[in-house]
Amino acid sequence: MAIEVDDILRRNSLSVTDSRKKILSLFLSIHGALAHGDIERKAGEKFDRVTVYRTLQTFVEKGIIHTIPTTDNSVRYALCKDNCTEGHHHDNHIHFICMQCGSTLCLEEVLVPEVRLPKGFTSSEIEVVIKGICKECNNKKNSPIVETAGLRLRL
Amino acid sequence: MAIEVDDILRRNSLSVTDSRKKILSLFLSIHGALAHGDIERKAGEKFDRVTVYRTLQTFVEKGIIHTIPTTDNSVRYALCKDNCTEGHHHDNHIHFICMQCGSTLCLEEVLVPEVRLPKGFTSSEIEVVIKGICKECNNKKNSPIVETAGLRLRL
DNA sequence: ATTGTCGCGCAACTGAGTTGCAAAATCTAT
DNA sequence: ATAGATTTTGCAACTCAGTTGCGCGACAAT
Repeated sequence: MAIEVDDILRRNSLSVTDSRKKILSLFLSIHGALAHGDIERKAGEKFDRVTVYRTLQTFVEKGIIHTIPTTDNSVRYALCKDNCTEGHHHDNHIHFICMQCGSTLCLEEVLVPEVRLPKGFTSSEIEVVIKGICKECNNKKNSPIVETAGLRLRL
Repeated sequence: MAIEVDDILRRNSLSVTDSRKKILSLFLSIHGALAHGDIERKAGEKFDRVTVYRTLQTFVEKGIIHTIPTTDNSVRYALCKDNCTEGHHHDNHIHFICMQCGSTLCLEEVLVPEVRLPKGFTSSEIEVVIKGICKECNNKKNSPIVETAGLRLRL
């Protein structure tokens, strides 16, 4: 993993530093999106806030990660799947926010639908964010309820 | 107009105050969305920032206006078309942000498209934000350029 | 007139994000 | 491996959006 991280950084002509390695590997290890706060927390209090901000900014510029808009007005970041190897691409997938576990996911397999705009309008970018319950949370909900000695547990 | 404004406020069981009247009539007079800053400016420096925040919050709660998420992480508000008369409704229209004039519009006539989610996911809310060039800006761009005495003007 | 409710404005605060600058780390070429 | 150039980091200080607490004034009901 460490090698992979170094590689990605170098491919994007970025100096290989501790903070960049740490933050990038966080993204690689986590399935989903991260907010600035998450990163600060999970990075283990080791880096300055400013460093995290600047690192994220750099990654966005290089097309390593992309931002996801949310209704509650907080920015989250996620890895650009094909981008780590290539240059910029315009995202054409949708984003999903689970209202139960709070995680934000890129649904890479769901393409942004066609939208027919009124006459005169031209579009260059479409953002689709869906809120709901994710697969895992739905699974939990549907799992059988076990009753033991008065306790009701969900598996 | 003033009467209409009073009416809307009363229908939502809100006291009729200067700030509410002013802010609501701003929304009624403007075709598009407003950010908090816009309102403070256009209201004529007369109201306290806090009052504007609280008024917007109240309007959102009452379903008079709704929020629009933007990629640049700023919240904008727009009138709920049918909501002024009724209660809450779940928006099913898309939002458009013009990258030239910066205005945000509710495209009431464009319905949110169907999206097929992967197995296991359930959705409760879909947000679609499209960036591009709006009708008016496109019209301007296509209008003939007039050259007069060395000046190049777009009509 | 008295009480209660509601909205407003002020002041003070919080928290996210930014900027400037000096020190530290990284890279490059020898 | 090292010196010098370049980049990145961390600190401090700042800005700006948004929030909270509180007292005052307006209005309504009694």
